[in-house]
Amino acid sequence: MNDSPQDSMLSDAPSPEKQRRTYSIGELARLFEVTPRTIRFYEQEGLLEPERRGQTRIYHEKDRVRLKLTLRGKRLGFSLAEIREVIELYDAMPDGNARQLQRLLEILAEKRADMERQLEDIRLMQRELDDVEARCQEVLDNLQHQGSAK
Amino acid sequence: MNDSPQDSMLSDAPSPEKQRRTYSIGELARLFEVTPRTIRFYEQEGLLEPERRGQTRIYHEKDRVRLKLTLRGKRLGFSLAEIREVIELYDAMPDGNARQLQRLLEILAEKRADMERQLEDIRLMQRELDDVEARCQEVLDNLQHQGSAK
DNA sequence: CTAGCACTTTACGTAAACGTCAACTAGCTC
DNA sequence: GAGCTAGTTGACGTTTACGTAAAGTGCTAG
Repeated sequence: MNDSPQDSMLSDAPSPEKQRRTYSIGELARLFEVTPRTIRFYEQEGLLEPERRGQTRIYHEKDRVRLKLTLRGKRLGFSLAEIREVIELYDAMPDGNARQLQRLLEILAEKRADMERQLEDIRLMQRELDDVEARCQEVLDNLQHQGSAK
Repeated sequence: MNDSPQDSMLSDAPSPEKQRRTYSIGELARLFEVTPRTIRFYEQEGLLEPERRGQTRIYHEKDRVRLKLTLRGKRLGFSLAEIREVIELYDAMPDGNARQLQRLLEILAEKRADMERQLEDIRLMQRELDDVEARCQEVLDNLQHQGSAK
């Protein structure tokens, strides 16, 4: 149940003529198993900036990657606001002044620390699960013995 | 910034006279850096069942451990309802029938799968962070060179 | 031409997880 | 016994992340 479309990096690859594929809002929604409503909401929150052909939105690879990162960030417990901050700073990178870049590095360090904490939490939680499962099996085994002994 | 008080397992240790320490709601709140309101809310949601001395709540080790697990679960993105379900089933374990135990094992397997997915997400996110940081440093270095070359 | 579908905006609704405030009570302590 | 501190209940407010319903636009097939 991971993200289906795989590739990485917020940036556009340097290859001259990449897949110039575009997506409608419905396609994108199906791809990531979210509703169109969700995608529009993310745009409203500044996480996506799709092209407009007249009235309708047109999504490119960049938008798809952003959406993927957004959803992953969400699964990791980041708020949309946090995710937006990173994306905004990243977008401002090429002409970003040193102060902004420094800020971005700070945020990245924070996120990194979050990840470490989560890893530790997961390890601890896995141990709890091991323990509970062991006790559970134990009780089940006892029930088995009783059933067959009687 | 992990949980301060360390020990594990939902169960009471078999040692006859453990630390019979109790906590007021305020103490517990400070220990875990949450508000009393939060603790009362968790009780209302069936996650804690402190003793009552007249009007006031008295928390034992069991409650502290539950609170710790609850907070850890939260950090991992579980809802209070999910956490409660596990706790309830766990509490019903000793006299639990086989069906309930089976159900608990199922839930544990689910949680385990969640953990695996999260680990994968974290690995991917860490790679993204590595990449963004690298690009960031690159740009910073270029700024340095320009500054010194000019 | 119109029916149907995908898309659009606007606006109000909702669930989870608390925060905040008001109005108590109970135990010190000076 | 007045004041302080910590605890209590109850009720309403708030934020986040969407869901849902209403009313309209635009294209395509029959």
